[in-house]
This record gives sequence, C-alpha cells and structure tokens, in this order.
Amino acid sequence: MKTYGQYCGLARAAEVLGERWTLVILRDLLVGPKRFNELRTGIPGIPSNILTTRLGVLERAEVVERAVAGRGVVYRLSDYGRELEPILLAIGRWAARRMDAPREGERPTDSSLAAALLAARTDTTVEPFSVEVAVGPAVATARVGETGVSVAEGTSPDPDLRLGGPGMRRLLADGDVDAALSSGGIDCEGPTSLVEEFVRAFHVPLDASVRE
Amino acid sequence: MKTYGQYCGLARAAEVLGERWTLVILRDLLVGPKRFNELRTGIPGIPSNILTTRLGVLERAEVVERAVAGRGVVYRLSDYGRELEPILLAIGRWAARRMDAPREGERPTDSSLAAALLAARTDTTVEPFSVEVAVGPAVATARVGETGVSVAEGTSPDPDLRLGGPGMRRLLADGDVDAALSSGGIDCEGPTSLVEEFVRAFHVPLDASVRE
DNA sequence: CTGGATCCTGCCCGATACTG
DNA sequence: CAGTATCGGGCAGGATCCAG
Repeated sequence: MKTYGQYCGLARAAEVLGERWTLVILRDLLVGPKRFNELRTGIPGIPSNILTTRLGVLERAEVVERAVAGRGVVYRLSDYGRELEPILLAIGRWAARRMDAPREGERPTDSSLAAALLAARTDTTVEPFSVEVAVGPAVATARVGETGVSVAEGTSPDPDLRLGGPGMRRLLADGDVDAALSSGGIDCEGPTSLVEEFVRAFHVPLDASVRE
Repeated sequence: MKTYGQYCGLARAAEVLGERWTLVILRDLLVGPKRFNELRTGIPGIPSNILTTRLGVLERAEVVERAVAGRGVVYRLSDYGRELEPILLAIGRWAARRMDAPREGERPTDSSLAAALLAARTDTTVEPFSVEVAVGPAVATARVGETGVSVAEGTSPDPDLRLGGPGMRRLLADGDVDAALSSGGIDCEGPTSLVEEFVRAFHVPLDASVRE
C-alpha cells in the first residue's frame, strides 16, 4: 500500500480506500458478510490476486475482519468499517445523481442493487412491506420497516411487491407511478398502492443535466 | 479513466474518486480555489502529469471547474463538487480516529491542516474568535463563527490565539487544556480561556487502541 | 470446492526534462 | 505559469496452478 507522506486524515483514508476495487469490495460487504469466492464472482472483472491484496490491506487497517466459518473463511466489516456505511451510501447517492441509463456494457450486480436500495431509503415513515427488485440481470430484495430497511441479494419468497425493468431509474427519480407503469419500462407484480409506498420509501434524485 | 462496468452509483464514483491523488487534490480544493502550481507545490510528491490527468478527469466529471484568471488558470470545485464537502470531511474524521502521532516522514501540509480544522469543527456554539494553528511545518488559520468556521492556509495577521506543537493531536482528542499546556507539547500565545473555547469549537476523537 | 498463490504481459504511475 | 514529452519500473489484469 503506497502512502502519501501526509499527516492528514483524508490522506490516510485515501491510502486504504483510494485503491482500485476497494470501494466496490466494501460496497458488497456492506450488504453482508461474504466468502472469498462470493466476492470474486460478485465483482465481475476483479483479479483474484487483487482481491487478496485488498482484503489484506483492509484487514490490517481493521476495516474488515476474517472469520473462519465452516469450510473456509468469511469476510465481514468490523465495527470500525461499519462506520463507513453512511459515508459510502452518501458517495453512491452523490454519483447516482448523474447516472441515468446504463453505459454500454454496464450492468448492475446483485450486491450493487442491494446497496443502492440501502442508499435510496428515505427517512419517510411507511407501512412495512417487502419488495423484490430486478434490474437487468441483477435481483435484490428489501424488507422495508417503518423507518428503516434491510436488504439482501437475490430473490425472496413471496414478496409483497415485485418491480423491475429499465424504467426503474426514472421511477426512483421522479416517483411518478402512473407515468412509469404506462411507459412500458416497468415490470410490476403487486398492487399499485404498494408501488406508491415504494416510491415514498425509496428515492434517488436525477439531475436534469444528464437526462437523455 | 478505467471503468468498473457496473451500473452502480458507488462504482461510478470510484471511477472518478478512486484514483491515486484524487482525494488529496479535492481536499486542497475544499479549502479554496487553487492554481496549478499551488496544487503542485501544496501536494508534495505528486507528478505534474498526474495532476494534469486528474484535473482533467475531475473537470469532465463536472466536479472541478477551470477558470481563466489573469495569467493562467484557477481550479475550483463546482457546485456539484462542493456537495462532496461533508462526505470528504467525514472520511477524514473517520480515518483521523486511528491517527495518533505522525508516522516516519509524514508531515501535514498547510491545506491538509486547514481541511482538518474544517472537519474538526463541532456544532457547538461559541463566541467568535480567530486562531492560527501550526503543526510541524504547516500553518493554517481558522476564523470561528458562532456556529461555523472558515479556514485558510498560512498565517493570519493578529489572530486572537496561536496554537501549535506536537501536542495538538491529543489536545483535539481529549480537550484537556491543563494537561496539554503543562505537558510541554503545546506552544500557546493567547489567553487560556480562548484555548478552552478552542477545544469546545474543535474536536477530533482518538481511539484508545492506537494511543502509544 | 474453497481460498488463494504464481507467473507473465501490458499499461499506468512516477520522475525528470523540456516547452509554449 | 501551466502544463507536455519521454522513459523506466511496478502494479493491475488475466490465466493457470496449488494446497487444505
């Protein structure tokens, strides 16, 4: 790990967090503990030696903990690493404001979608419900509480609502349920009233300057 | 700029922010607009071609703006980039919790010290005062308002208080003015009562696990 | 099968020199 | 003042191999 030679919190943080792949690894660990191969397959394109190196740096910085679990190892955020959660979610929201449609070849992963739901949860109080969201090849599930949310990768049995399709980004930005459902860009299974609850519980602004 | 191929806010952010030197450049711009050579000399060790490249990426991402100013160019945060301020300060605080004494060869810069004062400002209301802080070779000035603070690199004429020395980190962590002044690790010019105001206005926790 | 380690290739970083 | 040019070295990327 290269240093900056600066006695400065942000420079020290950059030594740990500012290397390629690190923020993506932490994003996946934000959703839950993961095995080495779960991280590897969940992060398309990451070389296994880089994953090893990054996990080592994060472990030495006490951001990530290794725990032996059955056959093999599980990596999870430490208490100290968990304190990055609001920061990482804020970074994701900041960048998502300029993120409209996917770029060529760009896809969401299950973990990135789950993390996006974490970041998108408003502080609005709603009636609890569960929702399964699908965007492209990625699927994630959110269990919405009155004031919080818990998420997981993949499908869930019997969600109260299923949503998906390329119109999700605009639905999260504008909260216009009628426009979304009539546009043909949204696949929906469940009552329209729950979609209204969904857009109250999840919101990700989209700047006008990047709308196509 | 290499991409991650992920349709994800955090991955998009990592493409811009996750390259070497970028967070340090943004930290300096947080304190105020800078010329190319101010950034270069203010960030020891950064190669000039890398600075050029990073500023180009940040400009294309609309995080930084170039403005012609007299002879040459001035770089400053855009409105969008300015929204990173609370995030960057939170990252710095997060890492500073594990930062006790400087490591071998590690020094603060004027800008890093100024940014640290920004990050350290509590939400406590105090009587306004100005303070000049010196740590090693770095000097910065803070003008403390009732509820906010403005900072600048370098000295200021006639500050109400001057503080400095290797004991500053512990003073900011513990707020123990008597211990700090009697330890010999603090240089102080000004009334002790203002030092008390200082530790109420600025605070940076330090985890017990890293205290030497 | 999990959790890496090893090897090779190529590109980006880093350092220095140089220019409009 | 504000960058570009150039070149060497070291990480990243990708494939493969190995140990428990």
